[in-house]
Amino acid sequence: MKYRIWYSTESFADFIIANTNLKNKIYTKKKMYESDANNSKNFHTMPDHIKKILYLDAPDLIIEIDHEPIFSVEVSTEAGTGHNVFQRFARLAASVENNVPSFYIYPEAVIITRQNTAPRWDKINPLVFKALDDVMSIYKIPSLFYYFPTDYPHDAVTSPNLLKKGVKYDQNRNYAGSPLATDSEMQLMFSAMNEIIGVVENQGVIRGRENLLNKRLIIDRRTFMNQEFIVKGGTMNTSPLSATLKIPTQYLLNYLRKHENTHYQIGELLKSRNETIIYKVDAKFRGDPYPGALAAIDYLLCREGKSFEERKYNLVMVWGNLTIDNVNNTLNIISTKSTINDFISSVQASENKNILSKEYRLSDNFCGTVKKS
DNA sequence: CACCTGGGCGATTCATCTCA
DNA sequence: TGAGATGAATCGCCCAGGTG
Repeated sequence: MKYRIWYSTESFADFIIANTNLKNKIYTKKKMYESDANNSKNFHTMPDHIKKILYLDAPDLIIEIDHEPIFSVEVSTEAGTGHNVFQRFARLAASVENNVPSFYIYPEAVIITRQNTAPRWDKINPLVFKALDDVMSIYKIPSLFYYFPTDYPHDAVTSPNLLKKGVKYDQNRNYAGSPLATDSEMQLMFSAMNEIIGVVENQGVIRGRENLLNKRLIIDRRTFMNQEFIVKGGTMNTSPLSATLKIPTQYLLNYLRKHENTHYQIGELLKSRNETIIYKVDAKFRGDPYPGALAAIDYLLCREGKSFEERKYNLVMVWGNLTIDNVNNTLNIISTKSTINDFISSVQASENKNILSKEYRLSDNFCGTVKKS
């Protein structure tokens, strides 16, 4: 069996290989081209089954066996307060939505030093554990969380790794930026990765993946994650759910009505659900961290099936200051920071990245295609 | 005043342009 | 045609300020 390891950062790929059974396998490493937007020249060379995982966002690592992905890995050392821990959530979800198990490595807490205050730990928002569990419930595919090693709960001010914000990195220079391999969390993660490798080798990738949630090692991890949600005081009222509202869909339809005419009718799917979840942000229009939080809200509140059509509630994102008008049964949205035009201009700008819109012709010597000048 | 929320930016990378 | 300059998109991460 041949393994292929797609990476964004080669040192992290080497780190995972060296610490798992991958080191004993026949494998090749390849650089991952992450999107049409960031690398339009090379993205089309990515195999289709990898593109499917990249459709929302690119993970740090994808491992495949005979051209079939077996797991993906995402790693971050950011302070996971508020909605930050959900920034990478779309990547984990995109992987699982394609039946590919995903791993998330994230610190339990990171030391942040603010103006006029002593350094202190910014702790993870435990709601991420509930969101991952909901993803697992829907897809029956593991999406496992492991703590990036830190000094936590050591006192922040005297933390041995205070200069690194309390985060513990591997000492080996070849694995620069990777987590400390000897840490117990990382050891557990390597075991889970080895378990997946063993199962798919014995049962085949397709059947193997479906049986992974029944494996003791993975059941135990899922239990741990559920416990962390409770132990750390997780509720269904914290960020980003605190920025959501549930409204009668009729309010939304009344608001949108002014845009309906003979040429445009609001779709039946939107109308078919009685209630709508609104995620409201009053920020400048941009990516991070909102798309990840939006994906998490989908799983935490709306989804009841594998496709986005299978939602109990509509999921709508509002850019701007939203108020509910209970007199006229509609919405009021006022924004000074961003408007729908920001979205439209972003879409227009990406037209430049569309390789189909560019003119190509065969080069004179027929060695390939070149852009017409 | 501890905790939580959520709006923000700089560094990096890569494609494309410009000029010799 | 190639090298350096330029501009833009993305990634990775930041922590001020509000709240109870």
